[in-house]
Order: sequence, then structure tokens, then C-alpha cells
Amino acid sequence: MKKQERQRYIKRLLSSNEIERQEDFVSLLRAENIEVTQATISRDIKDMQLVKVPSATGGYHYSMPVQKQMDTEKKLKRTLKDAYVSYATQDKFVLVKVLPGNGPALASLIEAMHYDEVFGTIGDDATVLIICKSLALTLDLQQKIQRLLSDN
Amino acid sequence: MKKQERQRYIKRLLSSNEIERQEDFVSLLRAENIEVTQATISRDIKDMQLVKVPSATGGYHYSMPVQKQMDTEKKLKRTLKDAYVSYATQDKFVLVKVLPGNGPALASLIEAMHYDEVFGTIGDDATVLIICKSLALTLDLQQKIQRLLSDN
DNA sequence: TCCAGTCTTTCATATTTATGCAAAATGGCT
DNA sequence: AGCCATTTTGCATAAATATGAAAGACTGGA
Repeated sequence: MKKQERQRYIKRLLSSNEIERQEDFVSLLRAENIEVTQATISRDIKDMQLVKVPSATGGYHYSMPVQKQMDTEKKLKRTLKDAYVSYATQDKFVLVKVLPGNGPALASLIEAMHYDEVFGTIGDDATVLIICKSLALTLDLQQKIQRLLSDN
Repeated sequence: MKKQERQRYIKRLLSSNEIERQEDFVSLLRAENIEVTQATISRDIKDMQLVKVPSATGGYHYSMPVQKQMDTEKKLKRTLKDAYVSYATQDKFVLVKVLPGNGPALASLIEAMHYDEVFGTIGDDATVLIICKSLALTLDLQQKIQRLLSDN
């Protein structure tokens, strides 16, 4: 189906771009050969319950819905606590080792969080490599992970 | 100061969540004898990082930012765990007793959570009385508090 | 007190977002 | 296929939100 596919694209765009207005979605989708109007995006956003968040830096950007994020974070926390083995950082990478079999689950949870810091993740059975958007953001992400681990 | 006081009002208005547009804030504040324009509300919302959330029922409403909610919940948990003595319920009231000195802090944290169930709170040095909006909601709130106490 | 710098507000308006309605597309059914 | 019901979309525009610029308020210091 058309709409669903587009909404999948929208989700993916969320994590990889700083999207300030609905027209940004329109252009980014056009770049992927998907033609839509702002009206449709507005409806998609309502459907998906995305929100336009005032960011600390003074701008705005679209982001995943609150509830989903909280649910996902809970799962992420549990998975991390259950399966965590170790982690290491280098450059823009954070490498998390987990118990065998937990890699894919963890990776997809991290994807689902749509962290601003994260460019993408890739993993195997027992490892997740998180690629950040910048060095500074790598630090941020590291802290987030530590917090998830230590935090009640 | 003026701005901060207004933003406190805005926070309180949030929990009585029928707020669909910024003009709603303007009218509600006018009802409390606070005159502002939509422009100022827009800037307040940016300051406070409130978001306009597409609700499941098809409309929109303004809401607290995710991050702040999570931070507050964390503090609330800690305070409860640290200072909790006992609690009792009657009618639409939940009465929480805490160690001396912790009442006001707890009350303001509960206010800050903007629980839908809560009509208002009042407290002294060692007690917080939470007034719920209905009997059913009192039960809900009780469960929330228990969860905060028991929960990891 | 008066001033300069900073912050806050309003007004006016630009920008962005939401939506009524008609047209187009999609999905069964027969 | 052909038809009807339902869903989705675009267009046009209404509605809502954000923001530059000017004016007003506030603050600390001379």
C-alpha cells in the first residue's frame, strides 16, 4: 500500500534528518521519488502522532510520539539490563556487546528510539554498532546508554 | 517576575487538558486576569518546550515535553522512596505522609507531573493531600503511587 | 535619579499547519 | 471487467503558529 510505505519513509527520515517543517518532508520524499503535498504530510503526522518539538537550540523539529518513546525506552532499559555485556567507543562509534541472540533486538530498539544522536545502527547476534552523527553526539549517546544502565 | 508566574499558570492549565490551540491559553489566562497575546504564548511554548500532540481521538492538545516528564518522574520516585512514611485514601483524596520537610517538595513534584487524575494538591511540612477529579481516578492515582514506590 | 543594557511584550504579518471538498485511487464483490 | 463503497490525495484556503521590529519594562551601576 502507498500510504503505509510513505509513512515508513517518514519514520526513517525522522531519525536521520533535522526536520523543521512539513515541507522538509515533502522535499526529502521528493528526493526519494515520492511525490506528496504538505497536506498529506500534515495528515500523516496526525496519523502517526508525531510532534513538533521546540529544541533546546532554538529551533523546532519533528519527533516520535511521547507514549511510544516511553514504552520503547522501557523495553530498551530491560533489554540492556538483561543482556548487556560491555561497551566501547571510538570516533563516532559506540559498540555494545550483549549476550548472544540479543543483538538484533537491541539494535531495533535503538532505532525505534529515534535518538537525534544516532545516524544508524548495525548488529549481529551479540553486537550492536551504533554510528553517531558527530563526535560530540557520540559522547551524548554514551551518557544516555550509561544512564539507561545505571538508572533505576 | 511576570513571565515565570505566567508560565506556572500555563503548566497548571496543561493538566486540565482541553487545550487545543494557543488561543485557548490566551482565553484561559484572561479568565484568571492575566492578559497576554498569542505571540507571547507561542514564545512561552517554545521556552517551555511544550508540544502539540495529535491525540488518539482525532484532535490535538498541548502537553509537557517527554524529557521533562521523565526527569520529574525520576525525582518523584526518588523523593517518594527517600521520604515516604505512609498513605491513606478516602473519597477523592489521597493523603501521603512523608518525613518532615519533604511535603512541599513532593507536592510540587506531583503538580509537575500534571497527572490527569489530579485536581490539585496541598501540603504542609510532612503531609501532602492530593485531591483527585473523581473517585475512579483516585483509584488510578493510588496505583500510580504504589507503582512508583514498588517499581525498580 | 538617570542611563545603558537586557529582557519581555505587543503588533503586524509571514510562515506553517490543518482541513472542507471534489477528484482520484483502491479494494472488494459479483 | 464493472460497480459500489471506502480511503486517500491534492487543491485551495482557512486556521494556527512563529517571528521581526518597535515599544515598554526592569536592573544594576554611576
